Amino acid sequence: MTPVAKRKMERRKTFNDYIAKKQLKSTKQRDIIFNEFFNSYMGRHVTVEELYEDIKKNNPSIGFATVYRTLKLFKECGIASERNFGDGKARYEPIRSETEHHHHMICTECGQIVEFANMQIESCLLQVAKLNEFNVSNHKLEIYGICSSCREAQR
Amino acid sequence: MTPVAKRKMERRKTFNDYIAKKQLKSTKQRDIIFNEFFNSYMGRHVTVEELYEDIKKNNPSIGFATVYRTLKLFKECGIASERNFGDGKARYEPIRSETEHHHHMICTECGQIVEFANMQIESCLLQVAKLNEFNVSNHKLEIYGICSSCREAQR
DNA sequence: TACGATATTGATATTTAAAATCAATAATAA
DNA sequence: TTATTATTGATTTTAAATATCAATATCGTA
Repeated sequence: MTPVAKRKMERRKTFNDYIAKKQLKSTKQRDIIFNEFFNSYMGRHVTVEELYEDIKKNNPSIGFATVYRTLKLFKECGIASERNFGDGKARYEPIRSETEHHHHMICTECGQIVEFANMQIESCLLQVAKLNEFNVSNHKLEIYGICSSCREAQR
Repeated sequence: MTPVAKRKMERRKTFNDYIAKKQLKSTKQRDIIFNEFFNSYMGRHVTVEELYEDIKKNNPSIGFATVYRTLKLFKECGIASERNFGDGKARYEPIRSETEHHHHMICTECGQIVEFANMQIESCLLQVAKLNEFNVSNHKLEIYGICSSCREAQR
């Protein structure tokens, strides 16, 4: 089994386990949203509105509130993360691996988002937390600036 | 002159220069808000609402919109920064020094905010940006977790 | 399989922070 | 002092997040 396929199964299991633990129910809608989100939005950062519009194409009867609530569920059980890049809209992103924590570099001109990971930053960060006796549950790093193509365009 | 007093003057100058450059006007209200914000909220993270309520005590005639707009002005001219810790409310914080970039560690239990600065993280970060040909204008790092006293309390 | 308890759904309403509007007023330059 | 232009404060508008609720779907159990 490829690592991607394995991860896919794990994600599904995490979700199913969470549903069982919290005594929730599995529904057609949750499956549809799960599949669309994790098949089409790997490595992307989608707003509730965008995902809703996308899903509506093939499933016109699905409501906005359901998409909204399901994305929150994904976040709660740890298979998606919520991001906020300062435009007032929450964005959701599938978590690809449990270990690799990545961050974002956002071009304030064109909105392009570049992801990056950096082991050194991660370890500095944990060290800082340890010093302050914090138990880290999450962290986010965002760099805002102008990308090279926007710099070109400005000239 | 103490470094703090010096910084105070610089901040005022930056603000005055910005007003001149943009052909804005200096007003009583802006002065009141400036003084309250930079005298009472050093090292803190205040919401518009909080600052408004505070200022109203001595200046009942000042409007919310003015406080809101003035904090945006401070941000625009680079003497304050806007933060968002995920509770849906923007917070403003006086910038203490132009060089020292600090970050935040937020306890998700009690809301306590610990500030920290780390040179190593800063330099890693610039390196990453350089690699991707990004011109950095700003960056933020937030660590979410549980502080030691909340951990104690849980037991 | 049918039943009953309980969670979910989708439409809609409510809440909230951010931003826009605008007439009255204040600041500035000539 | 006057004319011009920006600001103020009250209010409204916008838009995202969240809450509400009747109808419906899920699921364990008989």
